[in-house]
Amino acid sequence: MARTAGSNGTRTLEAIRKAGLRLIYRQGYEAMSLRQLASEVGIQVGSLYNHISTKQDLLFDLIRVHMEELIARLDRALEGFDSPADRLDAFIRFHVEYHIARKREVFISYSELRSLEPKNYDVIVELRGRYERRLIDILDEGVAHEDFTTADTTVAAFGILAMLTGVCTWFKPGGRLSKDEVIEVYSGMIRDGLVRPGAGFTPDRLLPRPPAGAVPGA
Amino acid sequence: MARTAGSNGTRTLEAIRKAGLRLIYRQGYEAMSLRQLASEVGIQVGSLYNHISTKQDLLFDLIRVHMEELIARLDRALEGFDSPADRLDAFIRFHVEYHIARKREVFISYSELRSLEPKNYDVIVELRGRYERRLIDILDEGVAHEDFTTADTTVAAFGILAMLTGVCTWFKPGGRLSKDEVIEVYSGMIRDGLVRPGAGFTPDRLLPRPPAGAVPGA
Amino acid sequence: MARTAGSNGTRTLEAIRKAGLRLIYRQGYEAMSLRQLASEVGIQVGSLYNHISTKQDLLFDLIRVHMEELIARLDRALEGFDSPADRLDAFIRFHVEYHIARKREVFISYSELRSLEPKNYDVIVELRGRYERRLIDILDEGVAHEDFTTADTTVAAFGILAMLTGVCTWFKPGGRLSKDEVIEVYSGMIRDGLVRPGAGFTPDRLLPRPPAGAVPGA
Amino acid sequence: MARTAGSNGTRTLEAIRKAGLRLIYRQGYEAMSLRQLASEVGIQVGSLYNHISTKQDLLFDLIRVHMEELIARLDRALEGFDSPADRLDAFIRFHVEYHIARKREVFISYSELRSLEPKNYDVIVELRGRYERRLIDILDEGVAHEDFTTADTTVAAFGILAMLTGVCTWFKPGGRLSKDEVIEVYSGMIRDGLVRPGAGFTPDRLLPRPPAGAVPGA
DNA sequence: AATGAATGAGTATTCATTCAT
DNA sequence: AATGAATGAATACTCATTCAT
Repeated sequence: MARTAGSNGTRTLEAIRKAGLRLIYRQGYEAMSLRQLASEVGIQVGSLYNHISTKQDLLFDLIRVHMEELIARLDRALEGFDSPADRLDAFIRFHVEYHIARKREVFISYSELRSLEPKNYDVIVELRGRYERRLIDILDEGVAHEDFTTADTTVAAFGILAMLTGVCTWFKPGGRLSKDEVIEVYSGMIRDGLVRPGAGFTPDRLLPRPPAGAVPGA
Repeated sequence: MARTAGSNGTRTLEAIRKAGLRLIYRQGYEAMSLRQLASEVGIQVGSLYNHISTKQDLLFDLIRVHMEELIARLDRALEGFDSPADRLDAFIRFHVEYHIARKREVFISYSELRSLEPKNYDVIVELRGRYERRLIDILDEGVAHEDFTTADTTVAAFGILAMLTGVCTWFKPGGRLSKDEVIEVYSGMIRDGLVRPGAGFTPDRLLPRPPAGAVPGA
Repeated sequence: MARTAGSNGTRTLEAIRKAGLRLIYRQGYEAMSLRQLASEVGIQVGSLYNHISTKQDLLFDLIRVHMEELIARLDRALEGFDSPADRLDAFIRFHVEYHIARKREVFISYSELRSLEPKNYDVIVELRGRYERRLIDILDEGVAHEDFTTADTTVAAFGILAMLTGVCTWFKPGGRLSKDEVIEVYSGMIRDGLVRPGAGFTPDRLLPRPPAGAVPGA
Repeated sequence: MARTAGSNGTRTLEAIRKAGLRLIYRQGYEAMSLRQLASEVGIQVGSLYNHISTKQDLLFDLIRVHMEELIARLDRALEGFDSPADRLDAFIRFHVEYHIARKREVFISYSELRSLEPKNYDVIVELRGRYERRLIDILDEGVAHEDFTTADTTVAAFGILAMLTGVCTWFKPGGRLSKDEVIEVYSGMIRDGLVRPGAGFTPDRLLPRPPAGAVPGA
């Protein structure tokens, strides 16, 4: 007899994915044991294998599904915004909101990359590249329209992504700043930088250099 | 009596730390076995314990020494710079250079925080806070002098740190961009943002919002 | 659902307990390795942990079950005997027979007390006290009835227990004396002592004392 | 230069023996590590081997020296007592006093017999037999003189030894009974038994038997 | 006589995975 | 779909002993 959706089996798998996500987030993939996972789900360790094929596959699945959804939802979030500036703003808002809402998926997608077997690693890195590409394209377009200015859109994109992604390591809902305020701070920085127009740096000044010995081996 | 400096013992410990750093960086703390470590060093597993007390202690020691040196060298790197703008620039340069030069120490200091036992974790987080404080202070000073403008210096500092630290995950010496060029791109972004003066965003516009359903649970 | 009684699991546990008892008796708890235990049982070392939780727990379980059975069976053995003299005799007979029949459990219950973790140690000592109490009560009753005479029933009880328990260290079935003969010798000694009535000691003589230096530090 | 007696070396060996005795008494031979021993003595583990040849040898030495001294002192303690009754009394007093004064040596001499290698084991068992022989001889003499009455002097001797030796497991100086009171209780029991003359047992009665099932396998 | 470093075999315990029931 | 038991390899760590210094 065919199982109806929401059958025990489907529900158990969902419970495994959920508990697995939580445990990997909290302890790391290597440090999570399947015994622990099974006990969180409330089944015996052998029963896990009715739902997953290996521990590695569970990790891969969690990350892959997350990456695919990330991309799909980004595309939806960018719909209807045409100018590079608006698209950048939409990207920033989406990225931050998504990374706050799904902080665990996001975190393990970064931190457990090295726990992926080479074949799986490659798949995820390709997906990540696709996501990054969306931002780089926005920046390239902006530079082409002379809306943005940067010496290197790829490096700039990496910088923006790192900055925004960092949010999910420290943001606490109900904390000092609301989500929207955080987005506002970051949007402002990315758009206009820190320096008040007219103040601060002279455009062509030499960059200050650290004294000898500050940086090891430098 | 005391062994001469550079005795076998000292050299062995150094070899253990070096190999440990490499292995933890490559595979993660949990995934590195002491068998592996010993074999890399060229001694028996039991001999490790003449030099370290536990695996956890090796990790803690690697991170702690790194954090202390990071702070000490930052202070040296900031010496002689007085204006907030110069100090920010010096910070950016130092941070990037140090994070490129010591990418492995840096990486494990972030990624293996969760592998630290609570007591050790607290020590490192306190040190990290001290380092972050240096940057927040610079931003606060800059805002006080009306050189910088941001709604929240702490959030801005976290953003800057995340952006700069990201460098060590992708920078390859001899790659498309030199270290100095990367620093230049990041300094530019942090100072002036991406948007060309006059172009782009209207100051008071409403931020664009993603369509319903783009962000899960939002 | 539940495995049938006598399933593989139950049988394996029994085999573990039996082999564990034999090995601890022969070599001591510390000297018995789980490798050895597993190999005696005919399973892999890891499989032990499907049946016991730790090595310590196996020891504790063996001793605790023994002590509980010892007490329960003593109570059955004393049933129907009312006079202190008969009860003492019944105690002696029971103790010797049980200690011969279960010499291994008895031995490890004494010799491995110090291998028990404090919490487990306390449990066993409490049980042991309950058993000793049975004998002290008999002696107290006997003294109250003026059947027995001793300056201290607790010390006398300890003396009797030590004497009887010693049997299991040297008694060999099929040896020079039968079990019943041993019981007869000990019953006689405990009842009437060694000295022939009329012979030997004068009641009020001074006890002889060892010459100075015989006992160290005395 | 020849070492004077009481040189550092001799003193260190004494410290090792003393600490070893204490540790083996407290934890057992198997459970005592040479690292622990060295640390108690205040030297490095390697240095132990300037004084002892192996861990086993330390144990053997502690037990052997104790046994030899036990016998020598017993002989001194029996000097001057001629009648079996006086010799028995002198034996009891000596044994109890010595076992209280040297409880640690006594204890490990029993409990660590099984940790001795066969060759060493044989030596100690031979010495023990020599000590036991002293008591058996006293009893035999007493029976020959018709001062004592027992069905088996060897079994009686084992019983007496077990009873007296038990003292060192529970006697605490300063406790409820003084050493002399304990000796008095035991001497009384061994001489005259528990039963008041005239009371209690009828000489020829059948011994009571436990109900079926009280003793396992009996 | 003492040290510090090494060895190699050992410890209890945990692991992911398999499989008959 | 779940269980309980098994496997075999791995884990961090400890051990008694050796030895050049």
